[in-house]
Amino acid sequence: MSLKALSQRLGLSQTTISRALNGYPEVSEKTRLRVQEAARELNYRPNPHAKSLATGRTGHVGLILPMEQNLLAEPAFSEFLAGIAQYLHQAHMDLTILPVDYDAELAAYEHLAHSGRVDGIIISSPLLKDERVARLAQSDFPCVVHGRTLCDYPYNFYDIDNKSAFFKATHLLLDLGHERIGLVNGDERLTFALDRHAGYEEALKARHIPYDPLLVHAQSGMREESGFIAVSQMLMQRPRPTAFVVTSIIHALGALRAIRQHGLEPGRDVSLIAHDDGLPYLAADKFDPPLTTTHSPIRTAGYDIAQILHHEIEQKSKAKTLTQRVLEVDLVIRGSTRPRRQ
Amino acid sequence: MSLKALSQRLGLSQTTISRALNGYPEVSEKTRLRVQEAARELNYRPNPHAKSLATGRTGHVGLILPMEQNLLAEPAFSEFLAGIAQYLHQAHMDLTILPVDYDAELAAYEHLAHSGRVDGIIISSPLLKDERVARLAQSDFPCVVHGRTLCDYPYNFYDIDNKSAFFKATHLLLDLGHERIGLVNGDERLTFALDRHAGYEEALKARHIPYDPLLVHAQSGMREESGFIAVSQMLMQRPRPTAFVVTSIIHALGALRAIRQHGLEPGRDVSLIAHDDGLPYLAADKFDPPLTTTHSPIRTAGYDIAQILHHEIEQKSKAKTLTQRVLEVDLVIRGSTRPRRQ
DNA sequence: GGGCGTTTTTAAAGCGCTTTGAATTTTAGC
DNA sequence: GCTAAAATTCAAAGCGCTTTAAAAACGCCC
Repeated sequence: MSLKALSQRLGLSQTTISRALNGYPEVSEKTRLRVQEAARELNYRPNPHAKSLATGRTGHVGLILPMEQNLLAEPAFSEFLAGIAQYLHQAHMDLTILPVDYDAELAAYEHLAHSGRVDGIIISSPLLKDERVARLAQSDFPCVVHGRTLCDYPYNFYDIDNKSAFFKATHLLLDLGHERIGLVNGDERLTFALDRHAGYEEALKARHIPYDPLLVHAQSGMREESGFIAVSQMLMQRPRPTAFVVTSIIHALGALRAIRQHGLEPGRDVSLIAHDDGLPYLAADKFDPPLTTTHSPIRTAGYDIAQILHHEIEQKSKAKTLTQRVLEVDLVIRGSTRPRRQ
Repeated sequence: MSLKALSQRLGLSQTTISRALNGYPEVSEKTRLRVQEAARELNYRPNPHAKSLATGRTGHVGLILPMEQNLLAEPAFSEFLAGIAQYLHQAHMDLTILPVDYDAELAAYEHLAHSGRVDGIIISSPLLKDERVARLAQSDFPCVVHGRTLCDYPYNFYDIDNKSAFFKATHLLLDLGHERIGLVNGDERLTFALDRHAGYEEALKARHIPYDPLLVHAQSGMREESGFIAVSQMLMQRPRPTAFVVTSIIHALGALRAIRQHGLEPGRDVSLIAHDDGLPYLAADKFDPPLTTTHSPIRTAGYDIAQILHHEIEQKSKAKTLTQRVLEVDLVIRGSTRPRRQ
């Protein structure tokens, strides 16, 4: 059932049908109803390619997936995806995953934008100085970055305040009397990890506690085992660290395992704070002991970013807006943090 | 840079350019080279919508994502996705996530297929009697199901032998002398869970061990806490179960926590087998104790399914093939299973 | 060098929609 | 009842590609 067929059946021009269905005002209400009725009846669905060809719009949002990074293996990433999907669903759009080679020539990224496969792009996990982001974000193609880069040109981003989060976490531990505090961080080529590191370091500095590089492990890959190894190693030091800040709930699992394996009791002997992205299958409050966390549901981030991008797309032709949002992160205090035992 | 522009610049017809670029034989090698050269030079990229409109093909594969099911929150699902993306990447195709309402009218599903947004569809986590699958799979639209349904029409599917896997697991525990074996299963409205249940039950039957419904918990949602609760409850029974088979590595986390909280030592006092989808961030062999598992990397499933679908798409016009594959699952024996203590 | 079969190239007709600019009908004003 | 303005409707062009059917160029032979 094509427009043409429908128009013939109704004895109207294609123009009128098209307008009636797309809500243009220059169609009488009577005709519009008649057309809508018939369209439903005959199960007419406009061909999306024809539509795209004519309008240049696709109704698809693209998410760049650098294959080498294996982002989909990051548990938090699919929560992020879920948030995006959730928004797009209600906006009647689709999500297109664009697997690319991380170091494909820059032209490939630019082409991605202007190929018309998608109306807008979400960039996730940018590197510190991400030339790809630079190019894409500077072009006038709708584009939102999850996280930030170290670049100074204006671009749309959405990030949580990682620095402040880890500052707060470290600060809490210091308040509880801990002085040797281990940091189990993520891949420090990524901005979020650097920010967390900075927050940690700044909190120490504020209390004039010397920064000890031996107390910092930066792992790439969010694995239980990474947490286990990092914490195990640090627990072998003397004086022993009495508290840890770890970068994910998955790391926290490993951390707990390490702590127990050392014959220590988490909470009582060793305090622990984890960043919690809100993974539904690993609830921090259900841990034993319940975990103190810096908490920021990454699903919400996905949802919000999709929304921002959607607006950006709608605005495309109009005045260029700039959306830069940094979310404050909650510190949720539970049983895994206690005063240092003397 | 459009075909037209390119053709004018080269003094050739659009037809020739198109053919040269798409590898048709009716173009002299000399011309082809000249055209390819120019195309590269001028950075010509065919407009995908125009192409789709003309050919009816998109180079996109669709993955139906029933929103209510919240599949993306399942840790194994994103591994599955990763496998799909991996294959599609090297086949130069894109993955389009199609968020739908689970109980959208059937027409919506059919439309999805014939709308032309995608060349083929992957259906994941089908229900037992999934009318959607029935319709989609019966139509001649390229389509592969991950898992099976209880329907008797022919359709393409790819599944692991869940029944045999859980049969083996249970069998091993029986061999080790365990008789009261708990089963922590997934959502039994889904086929994979039913199959696992059947395997468990059959193994018991083969040994004439009576089936006790109190030893079976079927949870929807793959959560650490589900595993914890199920195992905790069962451990309160007397006589106490001495072994568990659980449906995921996430459940295993909860199971371990429950076992320890009961003052028991996993492996020594209580044996445990988990199904392992191969989540990279939770490696079964790194558990304490290392977990005995039924192991089948779900990423591979995604990869294979994408490949099957790809072939299906290529074959579309030709003879209809039917691909039905059921993968055998390995039983990997590690430290969490030991002979029952008297 | 004309004729014939190949090889190579081309013009033009779609694919199914949107949108411009013109034509038609309706309404309102006097 | 007539006219100008407003409200509707329409025909046709265009989006950028593929593909069919026809034309042109080429190579070979006698």
